[in-house]
Amino acid sequence: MPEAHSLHRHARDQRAALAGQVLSVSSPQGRFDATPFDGHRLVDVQAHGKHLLYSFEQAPDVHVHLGMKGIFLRTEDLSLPPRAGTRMRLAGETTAFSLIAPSRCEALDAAARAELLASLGPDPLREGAAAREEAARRLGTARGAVGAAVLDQSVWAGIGNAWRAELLFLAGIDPGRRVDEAEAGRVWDLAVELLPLGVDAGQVVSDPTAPDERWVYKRETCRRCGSPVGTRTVGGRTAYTCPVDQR
DNA sequence: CCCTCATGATTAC
DNA sequence: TAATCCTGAGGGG
Repeated sequence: MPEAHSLHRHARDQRAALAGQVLSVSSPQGRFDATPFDGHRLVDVQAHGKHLLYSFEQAPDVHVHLGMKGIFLRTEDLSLPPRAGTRMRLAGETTAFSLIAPSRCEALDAAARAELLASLGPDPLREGAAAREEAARRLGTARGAVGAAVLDQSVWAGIGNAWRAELLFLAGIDPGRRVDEAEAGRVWDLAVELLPLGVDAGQVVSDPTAPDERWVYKRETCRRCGSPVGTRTVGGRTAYTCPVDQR
């Protein structure tokens, strides 16, 4: 489930399990050069939108992006051999994480790190309410459909297709139209409220009283009014909308 | 067993 | 807009 809440949760888990420790870093698959990091101390793991950045002592950063297919497997049994397709394995004193099928896993020097961060818009899980004005300006002035703009990581960092569907539903906004800055600010407020719940729950939470439910995402009918949920492509992804509750 | 699709993003056309 | 990456889940046969 690689939207922002998942990446922030991975960062939190891995920081708790590994930060401050000297790690054994390897690439059983062989497609990642682990030698600059093996035997180095992990200083921190941070999520920026959907990107993970690992900082090490005396080494560059590691940049991981899960794409749509990437997963982490966790084990407390350090003697367990990692599966052959593991791109990167991070092993600490008691815990190891195996990274499978990421879209990116690479060393990042300081300049590349700065370039990556500069390319990202505000992240509701990092800047939160403090970035409301900037977030509203970016989304409210974006050209084209709001449903495409909100997935653009240079506008807001971290929103994916599931959050798009649920946040725009809750805001009563059809993804195919534009929004002004006032509406954009209200969508940001919803993101700032709900994404942290998603970090804790490990899934998209769009109704705190029913964390396993969705309003429209991948549903046949609207959970609020029962209307048939419409699907169409917006911004290159399937958008799920209620024709009654979103205008 | 085979096929399709997916919570993503880049690249090429 | 389409192909690509090339895993995993789910459905049909």
